[in-house]
Amino acid sequence: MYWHQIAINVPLERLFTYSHPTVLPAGTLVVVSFRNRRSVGVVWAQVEELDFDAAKVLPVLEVLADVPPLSRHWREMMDFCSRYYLYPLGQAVGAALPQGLRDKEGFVAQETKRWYRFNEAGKTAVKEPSLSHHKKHALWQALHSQCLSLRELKQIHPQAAAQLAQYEAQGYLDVRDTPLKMGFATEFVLNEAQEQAKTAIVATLNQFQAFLLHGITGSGKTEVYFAVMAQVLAQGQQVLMLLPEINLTPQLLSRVQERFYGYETAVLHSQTAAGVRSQDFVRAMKGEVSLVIGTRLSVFTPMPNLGLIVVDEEHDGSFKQQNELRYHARDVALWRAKQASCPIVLGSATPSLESWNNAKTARFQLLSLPMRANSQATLPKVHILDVSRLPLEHGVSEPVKQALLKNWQQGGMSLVYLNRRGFAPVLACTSCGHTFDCPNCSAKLVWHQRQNQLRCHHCDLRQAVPPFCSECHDTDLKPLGQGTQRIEEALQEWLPHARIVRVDRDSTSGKQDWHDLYEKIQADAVDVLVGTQMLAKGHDFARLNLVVILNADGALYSSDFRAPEHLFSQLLQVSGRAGRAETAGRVLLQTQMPEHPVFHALVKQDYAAFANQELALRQAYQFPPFAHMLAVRVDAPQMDMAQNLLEQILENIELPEDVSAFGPVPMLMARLNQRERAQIFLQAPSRQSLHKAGRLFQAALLHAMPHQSQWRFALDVDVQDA
DNA sequence: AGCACGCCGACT
DNA sequence: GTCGGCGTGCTC
Repeated sequence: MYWHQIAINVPLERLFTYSHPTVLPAGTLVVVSFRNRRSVGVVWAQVEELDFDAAKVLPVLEVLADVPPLSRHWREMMDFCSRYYLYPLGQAVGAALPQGLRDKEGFVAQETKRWYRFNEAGKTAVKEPSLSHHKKHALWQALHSQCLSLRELKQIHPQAAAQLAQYEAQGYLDVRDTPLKMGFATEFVLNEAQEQAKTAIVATLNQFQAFLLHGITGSGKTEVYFAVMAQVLAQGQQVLMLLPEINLTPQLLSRVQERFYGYETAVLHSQTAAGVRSQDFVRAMKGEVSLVIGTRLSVFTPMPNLGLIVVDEEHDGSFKQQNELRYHARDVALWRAKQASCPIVLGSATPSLESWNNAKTARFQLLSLPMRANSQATLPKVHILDVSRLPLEHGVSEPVKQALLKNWQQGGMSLVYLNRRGFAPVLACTSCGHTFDCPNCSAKLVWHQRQNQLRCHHCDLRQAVPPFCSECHDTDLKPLGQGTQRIEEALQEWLPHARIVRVDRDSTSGKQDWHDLYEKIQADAVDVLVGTQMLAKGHDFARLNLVVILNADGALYSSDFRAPEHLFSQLLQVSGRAGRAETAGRVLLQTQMPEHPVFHALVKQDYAAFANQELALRQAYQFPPFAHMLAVRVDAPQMDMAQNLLEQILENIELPEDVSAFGPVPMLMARLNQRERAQIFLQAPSRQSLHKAGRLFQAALLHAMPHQSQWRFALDVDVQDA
């Protein structure tokens, strides 16, 4: 009997020991009995000695023989994630494995892939099926022209498997275990900047180097990725491409499949069926898949022959997981590239300030695509509209109303963009525009409707809402940016004959809704689009020539130090929606703070100017990337309980000297699922100190809260929304 | 996380 | 006398 330490998906830091008559290699997936329940675990190590009663050791119930052991590289990655994100190893492994492997032990290995086409006998003997059986006919045709895999053939005809078996039995098929076709569609001709970027990356193949590919919207970043990917694939290596959730469009996927036809591709995202995901995971692990494309989760796909990682839109928030293992796929990808000794390309029009700083300090190599690939296309003209002295109706000023009306009359298409990101309700005087600052911090006070209080989310100052404005003594105080829900109705009233469509989570939840909307826009059946972030990305609408941005200011009152960064990114992207191809677009931004540097940089469409200035601020306040940050969160039925617990722990532990703590403060979304949440931010110049502090908190929280109590806690390393 | 063990209040 | 509340502790 041999002892094996096994990682099991339970919220405990320890591994558990099980016995097996033969030695199981580390990485083997097994089924064990834990607490009288069957659960899947991963063998982590073998041990010679036990530190507890040998009689308690249970046997491994089953070895999942269909799945090869997870490699040492993969296990090292999970060890890193567990340590770095302060999350139990077994649970980290649970979060990284596809559902089908994690809890269903009913994983069925797919038979090794084969490719089919008619041989000479088949071509002559099989008669052309009647055209009325159009699927059967299409299959027949496909077998004539190309060598396709079962998966591809099933897409043509769902019953392909049965038909193939018949043909094969008759000896009409040419079956092979490698695809016949391997290659790339016609090379795209790169412009000079693209070519330079490609050359720089290709020069570092087979060694670790991080690149930041900074390319303005429409500058053709994708073509650079593709050119490098082609080289790596041609070397017989694997490529991992990470995309934000919204960017996993069928358009991009079909582009990839067209470009790299013949290379096995696995597409992994939240909508991929669990079974398929497990199959792809295993196929990638065996090296049967050359290209893995997917959302953050796919960063955990084992790839024995990894030669390149691409992270597109690297600034995107969806790369950070916000529950369970709170990993950042971009950062894990960087670690992975280092481990695999391969280049990694991070691409964005508005890089995260972390990456921008890494480029400035030469940790990353900066590659720029400064021009739009289509040189005809001109940048949008951005106008800042000062509304601090103008009356607003449903948040809209008269000049904006006029601009929309005029554009509609001239047959243009408009986009009304409502920024909700980082939005916090701020009370403002309706007559003079005065807002309330925190006397202790540089933040605005946030209005809490339920308690009728003004609170600082930074230092937790609380005060009753004053009866009148301290500047002009007017009593009409209203929250900024409220009432935006009714904007569609208001617009319809002002433009009674215009065709107005609202796009948000409620109106456009399903895939089908998106598709319908897209068709409608293509068919010129929309005059005004009203919507939020969802509209910032995605496709170009040729007729769209006016973008109106309404409540950009809300984000600037946010206590989140990243709010300006996100705002700028959003604004730059949404203004890029205006005027593509030959027509220059116009952007009209309504603000009470026309002097704000974010808006100045936007007018110049100058990311670098914005980023450098924002980095200087971050440095002055010692915010990331100049310090590291971690959030300790506690939720409880009542806010006081959560805050008191954190307060108590903070008083009782001794933090390393260079760690500063802020809070406890209520979270921005303080109430969630009828529980109230508070958090403490820990901040330190060194990762080591921060992790030490995090572990201290973790231990204290585990000790302080009786397990079955009403408290929960979570640690969030490199927290995104402060 | 779950699930058992265990020690105190109101019930057929 | 017991049924069952959920505080405490353990899981190979």
